[in-house]
Order: sequence, then C-alpha cells, then structure tokens
Amino acid sequence: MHAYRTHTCGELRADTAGQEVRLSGWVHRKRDHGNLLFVDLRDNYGLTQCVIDVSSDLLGLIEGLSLESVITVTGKVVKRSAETINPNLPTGEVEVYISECHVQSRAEPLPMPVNQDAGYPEEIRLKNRFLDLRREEMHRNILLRNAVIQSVRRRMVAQGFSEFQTPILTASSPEGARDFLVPSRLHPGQFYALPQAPQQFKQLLMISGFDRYFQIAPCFRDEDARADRSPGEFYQLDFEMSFVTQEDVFQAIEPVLHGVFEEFANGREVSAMPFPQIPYAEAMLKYGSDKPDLRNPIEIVDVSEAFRGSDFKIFAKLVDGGAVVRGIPVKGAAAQPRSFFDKMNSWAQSQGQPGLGYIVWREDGAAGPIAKNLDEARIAQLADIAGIGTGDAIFFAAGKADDAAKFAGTARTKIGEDLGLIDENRFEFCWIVDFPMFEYNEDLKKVDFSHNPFSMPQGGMEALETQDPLSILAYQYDIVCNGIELSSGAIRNHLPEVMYKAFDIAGYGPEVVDTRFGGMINALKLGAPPHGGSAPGIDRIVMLLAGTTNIREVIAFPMNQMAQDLMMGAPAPVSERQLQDVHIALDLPADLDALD
RNA sequence: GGGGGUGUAGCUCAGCUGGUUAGAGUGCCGGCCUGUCACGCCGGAGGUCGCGGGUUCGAGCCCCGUCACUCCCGCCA
Repeated sequence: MHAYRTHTCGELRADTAGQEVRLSGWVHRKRDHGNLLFVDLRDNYGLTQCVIDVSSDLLGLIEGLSLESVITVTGKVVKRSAETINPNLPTGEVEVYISECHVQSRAEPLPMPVNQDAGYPEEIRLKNRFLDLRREEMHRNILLRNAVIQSVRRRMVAQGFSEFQTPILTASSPEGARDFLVPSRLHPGQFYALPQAPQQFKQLLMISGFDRYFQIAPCFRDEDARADRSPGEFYQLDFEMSFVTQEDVFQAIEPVLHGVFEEFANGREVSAMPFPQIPYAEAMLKYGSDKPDLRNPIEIVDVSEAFRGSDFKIFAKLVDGGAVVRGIPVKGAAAQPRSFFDKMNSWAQSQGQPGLGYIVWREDGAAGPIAKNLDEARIAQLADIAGIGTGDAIFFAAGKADDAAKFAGTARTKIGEDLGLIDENRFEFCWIVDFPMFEYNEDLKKVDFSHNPFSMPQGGMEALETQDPLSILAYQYDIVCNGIELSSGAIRNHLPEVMYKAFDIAGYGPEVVDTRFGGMINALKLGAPPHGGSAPGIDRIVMLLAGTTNIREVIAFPMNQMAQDLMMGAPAPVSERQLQDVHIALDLPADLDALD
C-alpha cells in the first residue's frame, strides 16, 4: 500500500465499500461524541468522513488532534446506513473506519478558521495566505484560474498562435506607467526595468516573421492599486498578428474570449458574437465611459438644446457658454420615494458636483425642481429625446462636454446599481473602437498621444498631414466586459515616416524617436509587416468568471493595496553588501513618514 | 498626494444619551456524551477597546493627532 494514499478524499463512492484504503489530508473538522468520533478529512479533491470509536486505541490520539493537522489514515470503506448518508457530500454515501493513523504534521491553533467562508480581514488573510488558500472559496478560484489559462492556451494554439517568452529584465520605456527598476551590478549606475508589457518584443517578433504570437505574459507597473487592479504585477493574454486589419484581430480573439466565457459561465449568459463595436465618441455620449457596462439599460442622451434659452437659467447659461447638458433617463423611477432623489442629490454633492437635478413624469404631469422652470414644449422635447413618458424620470448632468459625460456616466452606474437594474447573470461584451489618436494635454498645454504612440492613425500619413490632430482617430480598440476594461489593443504603426510624423505632432523630434525607441524604429526600417494585436487581462477575466469584484480573490499571492507582500515581507531592506554589489547608496528622506 | 469607511478576546461581531466589574458566538483548555456531518451539554482561560494626547467627576463612546487595512479620485502609453 502506498505510504500516503490509495485514494483522494474526493474519490470514494458506494462501489468502493469493503475496500481497505489509505487517505491523507488535513483535519477539516471533528465531531467528538466521546466514545465515537468523526473526522472530516480534506485534500485538494474533497472531503471524506472518517470514523473511530472507543474500541480502538487510536481514539485518544485522534481526539487530541488540532484542526488543520495533516494525517494519514488507513481503514475500511463502509457504506453508510440510509439515515446517515450525507447528500451534501459527493463522498457522503460512505465513510472510512480508521484502523491506522499517522500524524504527518501537527497544526498549532489557527490565526483564522479554514473550515468556514466568512469575511475575514484581508490583512490576516494575506499574512496567512496558505491558510486562506485552503478555504474552499479561494481554492476554487485559484483552480478556476488554472482551468481558464489552460483553456485560453488551447484555444490560442488552435487558432494558429505560437507561444513565446520575452525578457523580464529589459529596458525602461519612456512612455506609460512608472517602471520597476533593477540596478545593474556590471554596469554601475545603470538599470534594467521590468516590462510594463511585452509591447515592443511582440512587435519585434512580428518583424522577425513569426506571424502569430501569444504569451500569458507577466506585466509590471509601479502604479497605485484598485479593487480590479493588482499593484505591481498582473498577467495578460498578450497576442499579436501580422498582415491583419482591425477586423481580423477581432475575429481571431472573439472566439477565444467567447469560448472561454461560455466554458466557465456556469449558466450565465454570454454576449453573442460578433460583439458590438461602439465608437469611443458614442460610448462617451451614451454611457459616459469608455468602458460601459452594457448590462445597465440606461442610455444617456444629450439634452442641451432643450435647455438653450430656457427659463432654467443655470443650464441655459451653461449651454450658451458652450457647455452641454446630459440627461440620464430612468424608466419607472417615478415609483421611487422622494428620498431616492434626495439621496442621489447628496451623492452628487459628495462627488464634488453642485447637485443632481431631475424631472419626474407623474400621472399629473412633470414635477421636480427643474420642471417648474421649463415650459410644456421643452418638457415634451425632453421626453421625446429620452424616449420616456409617464412613470419615468430624467436626471441631469451639466458642464463641459468631457466632465458632463464622465459625471453622467458615474451617475448612470450609481443609479443602475442602486435600483438593481444590472443583471448579474450576464456577460456583456463590446469593443470600443475609434479612439482619438491625440488629445489636448491641459497641464502641458500641448497636443499629446491619447493612447499608444505605436498605434496607426486612421488615414495614415495623409491624415497626419491634413487633419486637425485632435480629429484624427486611431486603429486603437479596447475590449470591455460588464464595465471592466479587459484589454487595450491596436493596429500598429509599422511605417517609420508615419511614426516620425506622429511624434512630430506630439512635439517630439526625430532624435527623440531615435533615442527612445531606437531598437523599434530600426526594425521598422528593415522590412516590417503590417501587424496588430491586443492583450486581455487574465486576472480580470478570471475575476469576472469567479463572480468577484476584487482581483486579489483570484491571485494566489497578491500584494496589498500598499504594494506589500505581508506574508513574505516584501519590500524589505537589503544588506549593505547587496547594496554595494549594485552600486546603490541610500538617500532616505529625513522624515520617513514624508514618503506616505 | 487627496477624500470616504473600518479598527473592541485568536476569529466574527454587539456595546443605547458619556455612567457599576466591557459582552455574545466561534476557536482554545478541561469535563460529559456511540451516528454526527457548523454534533450537543457543562465549566474555564482569554481584552493596552489600534496608538498618543485632550475634554470630563467619569471616555470603548466626544474632540485633536497618528498608525494599519480597505474603497474611491489622482495615477494606470
């Protein structure tokens, strides 16, 4: 008999009854009846009830075992009598009568329980992550992550993609997020950077002629965390394709994402292919966001004209000054109590807005603070634009176009959530396309790249030479699911002269391109195929499928919000010797607290 | 860098308007229990109420500061 086990704890069924088996696992739970004792033994695969009674010498030993100790038991599988079957357990028809027991490892009292799913403080969970990961919920999430990654890999290979590895120690890139730096021992004063994404490498692989690249790629960005943004590092399904249009990229990745989501949807509905494509400008107008949650039925409308020259002077003046008014129509909102509208108003104020005006269409006509100042015709115009009627309401957001759109989007989400308009059992995908190539940087008072400087402008060189830069669109696209940005991608700019021109518009001369992106631009000069790709976030995909809103729930060993690993104790000081090796002298602020 | 929330036993939480010795569940320790499956019953130990200051006759509760965790804004090509 094997030293540790003949079966797993999830394996035994009625047809195994009568066999002598050996199981190893953790003491999940004990039910001690004095002269009769049940032990639920747990491993990766499940739970098996083991039994011992006073007729055995081992009873005392097992009674004394602490929870989460690791033991090996040997004994006979016995069919349970009908009234003692546990229908909640796959192994519930049988139990193991313990005849031998070896304690492999004793557990001290636990800092947190393993055998229940309650909301424990993240600090304790992260400090004792190995315990946390034993919990059913976390164990399931991490195994789901594995299954998703395997499925993705299988599907990508089936689509003709080849898997590559790219360097982890690479060069700092001048664009984008803050880099993590690694000092060089051999080159005093010089640094590697961890890749924010394998962006340039994957393009170089296309230029190398590999045609279809993918990688489950670790990405490192030294930026602050969010619930859906793990600090420090995360994984992308990074892919790139040669000789493709934007539409080809969509057609390659949609089946992969759709397939993976269908595979793990577990009854939840997944958008049919092809996923809707929404131009950036339309998304900002209708949803107030470039990552709209399409499960939310509310669609924002522009109602500026209904207020132009009206007696509602606040909005009328704003519109005359070039501002816009956006309406957020909410069907059936008239049924909400007055307190709902008051709460929305104070919520708006907490967001730094003056308030959140509204009109309610009641049986006896339009009501609310704004309605009093609008004539019948304008109120009818509003209802017409928004496509609403009696029983509905509209909230209003006014201001400069970008600000009003953004706030209207926040309000749309808030209302959708508060009124329970969002169907949790759906995955709604969309592409956001036609992002602007450039934007005006208010701080620097100059035109700047709005996304990736490597993206191809729509219209190519001609557009760059003839159009207002702020009107030029890029072959730049995001894929969004349920309001979560899963990936950003683009058809790349593979033409050096177009690259120089694009940088020129953003205020960077050719020497800047040559020094900052020398490797890349040289490669583009030696025969580069048209190419493009994208990089859906693996952690976010798993997060959506796991039904959690916190990305740390699907990462085995995440850092906390302050980018610390509480279990391993990172970051941490290093020895003087280590610092000398890499030629680093510390220059710490006199007041260390000033860092916070 | 800014704003919000939380912080009371190992863990989850209660603690009224500021008023006696800060409670419950769970876990831990001891006792009883032969069919439980979150077993049950009895008893016990366990507290710098995050920390520091202040107001008060009196602070877990009020005020100021600070620390930790978390959510959001900034940031994330």
